[in-house]
Amino acid sequence: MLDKRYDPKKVEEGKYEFWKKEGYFTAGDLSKEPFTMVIPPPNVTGKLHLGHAWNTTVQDITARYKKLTGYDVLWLPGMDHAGIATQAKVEEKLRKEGVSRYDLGREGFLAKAWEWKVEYAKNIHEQWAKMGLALDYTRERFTLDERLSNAVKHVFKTLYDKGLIYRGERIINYDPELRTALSNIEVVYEDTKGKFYYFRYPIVGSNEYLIVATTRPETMFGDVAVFVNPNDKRYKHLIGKKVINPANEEPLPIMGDEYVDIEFGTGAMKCTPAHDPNDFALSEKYNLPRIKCMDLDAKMNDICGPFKGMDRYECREKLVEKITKDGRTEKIEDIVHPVGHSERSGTVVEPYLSKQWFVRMRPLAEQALAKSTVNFVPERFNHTFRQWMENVDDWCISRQLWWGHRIPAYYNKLTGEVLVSEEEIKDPNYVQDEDVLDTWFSSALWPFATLGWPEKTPDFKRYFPNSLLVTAYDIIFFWVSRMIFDSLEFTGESPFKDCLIHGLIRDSQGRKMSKSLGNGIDPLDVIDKYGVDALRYFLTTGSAPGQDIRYIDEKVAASSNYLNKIWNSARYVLDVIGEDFKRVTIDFNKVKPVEKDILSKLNKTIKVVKAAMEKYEYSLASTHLYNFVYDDFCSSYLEMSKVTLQGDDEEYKGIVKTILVDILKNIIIMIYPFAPFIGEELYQALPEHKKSIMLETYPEVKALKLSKEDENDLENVEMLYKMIQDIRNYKVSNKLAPNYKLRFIIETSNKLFDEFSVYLGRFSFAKELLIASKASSKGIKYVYNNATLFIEDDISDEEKEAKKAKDIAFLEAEIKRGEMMLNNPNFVSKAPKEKVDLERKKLEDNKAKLAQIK
RNA sequence: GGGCACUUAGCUCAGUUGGGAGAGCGUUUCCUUCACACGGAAGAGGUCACAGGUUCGAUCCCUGUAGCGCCCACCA
Repeated sequence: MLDKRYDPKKVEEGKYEFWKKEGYFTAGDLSKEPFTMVIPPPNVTGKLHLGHAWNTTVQDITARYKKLTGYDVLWLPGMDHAGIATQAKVEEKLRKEGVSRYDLGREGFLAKAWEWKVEYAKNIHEQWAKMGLALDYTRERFTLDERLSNAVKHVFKTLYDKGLIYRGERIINYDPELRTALSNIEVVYEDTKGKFYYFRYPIVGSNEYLIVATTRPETMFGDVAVFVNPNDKRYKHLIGKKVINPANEEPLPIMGDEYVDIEFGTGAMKCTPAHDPNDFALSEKYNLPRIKCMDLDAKMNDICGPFKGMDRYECREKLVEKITKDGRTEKIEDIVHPVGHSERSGTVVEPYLSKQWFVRMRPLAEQALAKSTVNFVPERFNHTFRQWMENVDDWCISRQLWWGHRIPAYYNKLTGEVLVSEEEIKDPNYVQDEDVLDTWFSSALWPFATLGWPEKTPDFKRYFPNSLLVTAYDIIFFWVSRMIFDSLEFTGESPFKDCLIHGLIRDSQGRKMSKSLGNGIDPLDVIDKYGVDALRYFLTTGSAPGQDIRYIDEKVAASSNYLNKIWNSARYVLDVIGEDFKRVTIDFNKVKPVEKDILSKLNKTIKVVKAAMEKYEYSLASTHLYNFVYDDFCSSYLEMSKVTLQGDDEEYKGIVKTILVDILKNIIIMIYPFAPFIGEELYQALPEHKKSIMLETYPEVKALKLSKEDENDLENVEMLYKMIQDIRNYKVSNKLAPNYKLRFIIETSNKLFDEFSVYLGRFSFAKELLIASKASSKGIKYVYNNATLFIEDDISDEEKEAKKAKDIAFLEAEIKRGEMMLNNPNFVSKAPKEKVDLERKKLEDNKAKLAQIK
């Protein structure tokens, strides 16, 4: 006997260990078709949040569903070393201990980082277990594994040899706090309050000034020219002359280029090639020098005179003071403008001239655009992907960090010759590049490198390309697109068939969850409160694909209540069938109408649920199942079945019991991918079961051929339910207790009512229930298709008239609607025949009903 | 500047081949009857943002408008 209340903690106990121990998560059944997913590897930086919970639940539902529908499912787990993020965390920890990474040196620091990794990997494993994820741990990978490392080197070398990786001096985004270069997408632009400084640049050989505006005065030490638009009548004559840089009194040429926007600022722009990408482009065009005025820690360098050694912001302040004192400040405006911040450290990114490694994106992007067969779900994200690919810049992949894949490039100390090699070069004349690769360089190989590529391993041959990748939309640029172009370049195939995109999880007010707001929710707290199944159900239902969701505590509670409903319906069914349950054969054509009805509804439910599951429409699938569980099963059929079970038809009881168990089993299996713990628990409680629900097969849609009589029976069952509802409604609206005994008369020639009267008797608490082929009664009248119900009580004429008027009005409106449609020749000729027939029947029925009422 | 979503019951949201709109929570009335009071029964509550168009028929398709949000983009 099950407990009265579903207790998640008790239900969850031991199940994950059981599944794991039995090897149910391990792929390799060669008799089946493979279905592969790789987990988006979480960063080994900390705890998993609700976003991870959502992402992994979607995958777990898929894995469990696919397994039950006959696939050899491989869901490969792993984690990401997350170069910048992890290094920043480890450094922060060291800082608290009063140590810097430079104190430890590269080797020492890496040892600390690995310690960190081991600790956090343990956390992550525990959380995966809590979530119940069906991961194949025998194939777990880490992005910094040696195997992955070999793939990384191979890719680097190959791209280098093809000229698709190059080393060059360009303006990159520099994070002065973490002291590393960043790629373009690691820069987040935020509208930031700043100032627009207008300075007077004295024109050489004249008493006039040229007013130049800038937001970053500290970069003036790196200025090499002032540009104006040659079409600008105000300044045209100045081109070729010189101005004095108010920061350092150096002369600067005034040059003309149409790049300059006449309308913006003063129409005169300072040019700082070493600190601005656009200015860098101008320097290429006009062969201008590139002067750096900052060091790698964003402090002013040697050329800045008295400002040397100052932080960039301190310098800005002091320099403005100086220029103002010199009488060369025209004005200072407050402005709000987009400023790039480091995604990881939050620091303002400094565009900085630096020698870095880049991936030449154009050829890879074009190939990806031409050959990708990835099917995005929802489809619109394909557009997002393509658009980014069409506009992508070269990818800066070198990072001045230690935690990561070291760049396999070696420099000859004497000649400076560059050697890129997969094998370590031990020649003392060569030194390896100090930098490591962007984390995403290795994550991009995840779908195939985890399977053993570049070796042609059995796993690679069998499980690649992957079937599905599940991720949030914010990661399309970082990861999805890069997997696609690398996969096409190196395997010749798209990395996965489908790419399911979900949204982000927000707090109850729709705000992003963040540390600074303190509005983050720990999945473990939710699990503790409501159970993991309730959390999983909440995360994957009630939302549309690709949309964000809000975390709402009450909704998780509601999910838990739903699971409790299933639990209790199971409790009832198991109780009622008894210990000695014996299955009997069910012949659909021989069961009573209410059984026919529920079996037919179950079949329809399996059909729509399955169709939705196949399309990864988990929210829709759960809705269909929910409606079946609540309305069709619990509220309707379960109650009906009590009539038989409490009666004395022993033979038919056996049929009803078998049907109840079958329905229950189907419900359990369909809810199981969403709620695997309660699914397994209830499954184990069934009278007939395998060792685990994981060995079950998903319900099949039966080919029920409904005869005309069957259809008729189903229609009559609907009427029965409606009649019960009408009677209950009558009682409530007349303030009668539900068990108040009334007298009912049903006028009908419908033979089924001999059977239905039993049900009606039970649910209406009839004082007396008469079935007659012809009745005359003064009771209140409810008209159905081939029956009329009279409820007799001390019913006033007023009441009866009111009800009659209401019914007549309703029917007349319906008839009018039907007639309008059917009198429209276009409707009759153009609408589908079934629809027209349906409307005809409705109209006839309504007319008959109206005649009955009047 | 370009792109993408969203606007449906008081609140949070579903609604997939266009054919009288649903759920959860809240709310009203009633019910501790033998699965479940973390429950049950019966209700109330919606010109599906607005304006056009296509169609026999539009919450759904098309165009435009408004509001809100996200992503991308070098305006110093």
